[in-house]
Amino acid sequence: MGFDFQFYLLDIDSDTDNIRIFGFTKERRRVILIDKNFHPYFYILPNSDAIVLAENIKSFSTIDDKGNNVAVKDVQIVNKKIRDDITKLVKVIVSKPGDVQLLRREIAKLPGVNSCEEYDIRFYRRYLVDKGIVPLSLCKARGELIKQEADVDIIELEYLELIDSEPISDLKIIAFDIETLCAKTTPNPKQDTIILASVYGKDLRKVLTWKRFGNAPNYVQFVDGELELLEELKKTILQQKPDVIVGYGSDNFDLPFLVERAKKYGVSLNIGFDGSEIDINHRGITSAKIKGLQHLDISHFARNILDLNVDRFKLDSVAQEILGKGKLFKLNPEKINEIWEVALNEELQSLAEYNLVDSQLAYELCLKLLPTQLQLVKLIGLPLADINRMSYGQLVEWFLIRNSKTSNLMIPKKPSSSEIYARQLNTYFGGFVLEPIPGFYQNVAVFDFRSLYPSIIASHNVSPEKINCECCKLHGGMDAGNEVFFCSKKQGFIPGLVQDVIDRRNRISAILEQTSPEDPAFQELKARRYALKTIANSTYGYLGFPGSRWYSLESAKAITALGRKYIQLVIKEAELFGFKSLYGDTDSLFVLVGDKKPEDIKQFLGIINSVLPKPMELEYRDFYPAALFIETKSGGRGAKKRYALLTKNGGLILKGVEAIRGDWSALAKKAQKTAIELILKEGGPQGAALFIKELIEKVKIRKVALEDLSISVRLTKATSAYAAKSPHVAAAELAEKKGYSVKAGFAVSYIITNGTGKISERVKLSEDATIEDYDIEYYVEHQIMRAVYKLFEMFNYPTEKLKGGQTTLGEGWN
DNA sequence: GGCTCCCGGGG
DNA sequence: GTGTACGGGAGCC
Repeated sequence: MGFDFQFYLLDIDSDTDNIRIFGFTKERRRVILIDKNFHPYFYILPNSDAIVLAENIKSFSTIDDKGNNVAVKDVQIVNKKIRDDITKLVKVIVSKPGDVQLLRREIAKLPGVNSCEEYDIRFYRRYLVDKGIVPLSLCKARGELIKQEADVDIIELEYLELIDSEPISDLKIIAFDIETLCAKTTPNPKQDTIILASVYGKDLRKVLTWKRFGNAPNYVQFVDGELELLEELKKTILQQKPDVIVGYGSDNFDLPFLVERAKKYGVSLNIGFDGSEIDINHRGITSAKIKGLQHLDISHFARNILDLNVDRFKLDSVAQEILGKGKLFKLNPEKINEIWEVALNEELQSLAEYNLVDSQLAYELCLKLLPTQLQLVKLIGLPLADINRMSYGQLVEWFLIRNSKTSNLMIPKKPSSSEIYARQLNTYFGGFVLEPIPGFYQNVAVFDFRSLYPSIIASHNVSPEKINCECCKLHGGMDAGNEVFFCSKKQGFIPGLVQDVIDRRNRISAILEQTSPEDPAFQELKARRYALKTIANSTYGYLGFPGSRWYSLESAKAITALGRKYIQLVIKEAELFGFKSLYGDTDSLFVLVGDKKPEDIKQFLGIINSVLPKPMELEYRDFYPAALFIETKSGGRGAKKRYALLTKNGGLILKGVEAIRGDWSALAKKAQKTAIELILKEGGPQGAALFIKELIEKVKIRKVALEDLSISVRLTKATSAYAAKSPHVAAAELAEKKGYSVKAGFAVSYIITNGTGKISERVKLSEDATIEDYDIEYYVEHQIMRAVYKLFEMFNYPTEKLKGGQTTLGEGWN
């Protein structure tokens, strides 16, 4: 007879036979729970009598490639919903997770078998779904203590139940980072050495290093060599007993590197709960697991889920974007070697600090992102480390899998690679775009649909199993065009879930409106809303994603078709109401306000929303005093997704304008941005023209900052691999001659110098250039003018005048 | 144009 | 191991 206890599940896996749960009690005692009563299974869809087939399968056994007998453990007849039909299935229960693939392949050959189902669900995930357990949420359990160790109780589980679905947020987190020496190429653990390692936590700052230097800060701990560094790092982690270990790029770099170096010295990095080694998984996505706790490589979540305005997902830029601060300083890999060799006190000191700050950034990123990740854990029910590495599609997929249990729905299989390939050939239309007439406009209102695609899914019952149902054939379902309709009698699986997510999100929004940002609940509520939004907004994409289990081309097509229908309806109604439509894209419409009053706008929304099916809703997004729609490069037409807006409080919104990105000099970017801003604020080109004229004057008399002239480009390959010698390649060759290790990814910064001949023959590295070097004509013509001429052409302003006014055109312009 | 190959992050 | 990422950009023909 066991004892009752409560605990939080942190990690879960299976050994060859059983599920193992790693967690901690309310008193923070670590526990390992072994569940011997949960067996792997899959389903057989019969094409004849299920009872006869079940009897047949029950006695089935085969021999594996090691000569062992592998038998079916038990069978059951169960009813499950396949698409929309209750179907009799044979549930085949087997002894070990490893038996599933062999038995399903062999049983598939038996007569009377139509297909095998649900054999492609990882065992520990199956367990969580079937038991309804949510990681990090309080569970009650009963079990028998089978072994008590200093750090952990090992319990054989008899009973398990979730009692609170709110994940615990009080987790012990430590971040870590290593620095290594490296020869010319990327660091290689076979030859390169770890010289520093840092850990950072709530009350923890430590840098381990094996070259002594004076005036070391108190967080520095000297060790005798790399071996001792590894041992000390291991000791620190074991002492700290973290729930979460976080790094940046640690799946691919830090942990594999540590493991490889430890192997060289014969050191065992057995820091798992159960004394197991770090497990570097090279199948699929490389991930490093530390058994019993959660290793997070926060770069995955930054890349996959967060919508960040960065061009590369480096720790520095991601931290800058999320935390508003970056690395301590920019450090070339070559410099690390140099610092280590020369070994000046001051430089070693700053290297140690650099190393600590990297850990600190990973730690703070984790703290900042954890509330959202925990809400996704709650919603989807998979371990934190899994959620951290998932893409949108996987989040939706597992949200659906978790919820298929309550609907007794059979989980569709993952498509085969040939199926994925076939699906990829299908293309379909996306959102509707109303092209803008290029030009300057004043008093612009923007309407947009609140969650257009999720609200279409919910309102039109868009679900694969509800397409062209028998029950609505005569009396009409929800028409989606293309001879497709969706059932109007019974809510589908996906619309039901999406409607629920929308409702919950709306409720949280309402609460948030009443909550002050200083309220401790505020961030928590925002995280909840963000998690719900992420799932809702990804569902449309998931239905059209070729790798999806619930792939439905017809559903995806219907969603965009309905989206086009509704935005076009809004455009038509807006015109009827007396608005002039300027620009629309998928779910938004820009209109001229004209003589319309706020109450007219309200009335218009009322008219539209009274005809929209719930939960579809058009909202008044914002008002802009001025807007500029920019011409396409070829001219004549308004470019899609390229415009500038002036906000009520004088702010500037730039969308798709080329100078805000790409390989332009800061000079050109500033010129374009300021010109746009002046045009928007003044309603005409005069001020902007004056500004550009003055800027060009400054360029001509060399009164500009050298760094504004630098053009930075990142190499995509070695210089020798480029066929054409473009300026950045020429610049990279100069860097190579200076002894830089120039390879793919190298960022080269150069200016264009005086002289004649090709541009590529006139490059100079920014670091070698002086203010006398740059070519005035190039920076005026190819940087400033190229960035701004379209803006002036829109007003028929003679662009020649900007450069000194040697023109007779454009009388009246000054 | 397609099709294939390679890369990301890390030092 | 209830398996074999993924999406985009550049190079190649």
